[in-house]
Amino acid sequence: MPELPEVETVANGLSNQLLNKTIHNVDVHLKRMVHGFVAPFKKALINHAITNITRHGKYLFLNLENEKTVVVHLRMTGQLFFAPIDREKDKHTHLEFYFDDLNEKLIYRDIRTFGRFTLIKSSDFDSYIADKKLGGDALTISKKEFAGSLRKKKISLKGALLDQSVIAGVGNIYADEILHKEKLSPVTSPISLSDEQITSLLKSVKSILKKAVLRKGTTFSDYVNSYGEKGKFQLSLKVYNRQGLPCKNCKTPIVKTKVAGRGTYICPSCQR
DNA sequence: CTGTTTACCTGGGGGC
DNA sequence: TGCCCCCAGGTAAACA
Repeated sequence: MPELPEVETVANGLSNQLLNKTIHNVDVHLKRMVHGFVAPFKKALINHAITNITRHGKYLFLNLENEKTVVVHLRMTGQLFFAPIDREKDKHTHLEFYFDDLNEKLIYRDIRTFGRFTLIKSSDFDSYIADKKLGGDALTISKKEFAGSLRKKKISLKGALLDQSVIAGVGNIYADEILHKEKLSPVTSPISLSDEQITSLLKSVKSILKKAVLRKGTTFSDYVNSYGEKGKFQLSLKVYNRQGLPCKNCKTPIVKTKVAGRGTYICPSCQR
């Protein structure tokens, strides 16, 4: 499932191939993947170049020369990757983008169709982030902002890490990995954390996400980067999806529970 | 206002 | 073989 490292990997791949390339056509096979009307969406894209590509949390921003920005969210099963121009679309291929001076097309494929493409004015970036109630990006958020919003939450620590208004970019897989590294129970109350614990927690958030970016993300079923390749961080996971297997610290079998409505993996010995 | 639950979707897996 | 049910989890909307 795409979280910050997966979206970052896609953004890097797209940047490598699309900067200053002009879109010459867009096929929208499934209209509801596009927020709002398709006609103005296509009109804003066609014959315009992509000037830069950025990311905030799990959102991807394709900025165009005409002061418009395409916001992409991959949600659960979205895939954005390059393929040969003559590749035939399958039933999960919902958008296709064609570019001048590029011998491949960009495909958006999404089995569960939760993803979304939204057109905004580039100048509305800040208000878009505010509307979505996104906190600071997990790789760059300050200790002060993180601690401030975390301590307001009267929910479980895992729930707070998953709350995009507290910190943007952490999802279910990395939340479990972060809590395991910090030896914290997912049901810890955020209010009970000491200043030192929050400092250490944020350090782990950033170090685990950065490590996952270096491994080009985590693939369980659907995630691929812009080259259609799977990630490699699943090989480095310490708890997620490892129920019954020995904890890599203490050999205690990993247990699967439910916290904040999500499947949650913990070492019952390390994470008290 | 905050926090909780449900809906959105499809495919895969278990039970029978 | 196939049907039924449940589960996966990011976000938005409905609800308490």
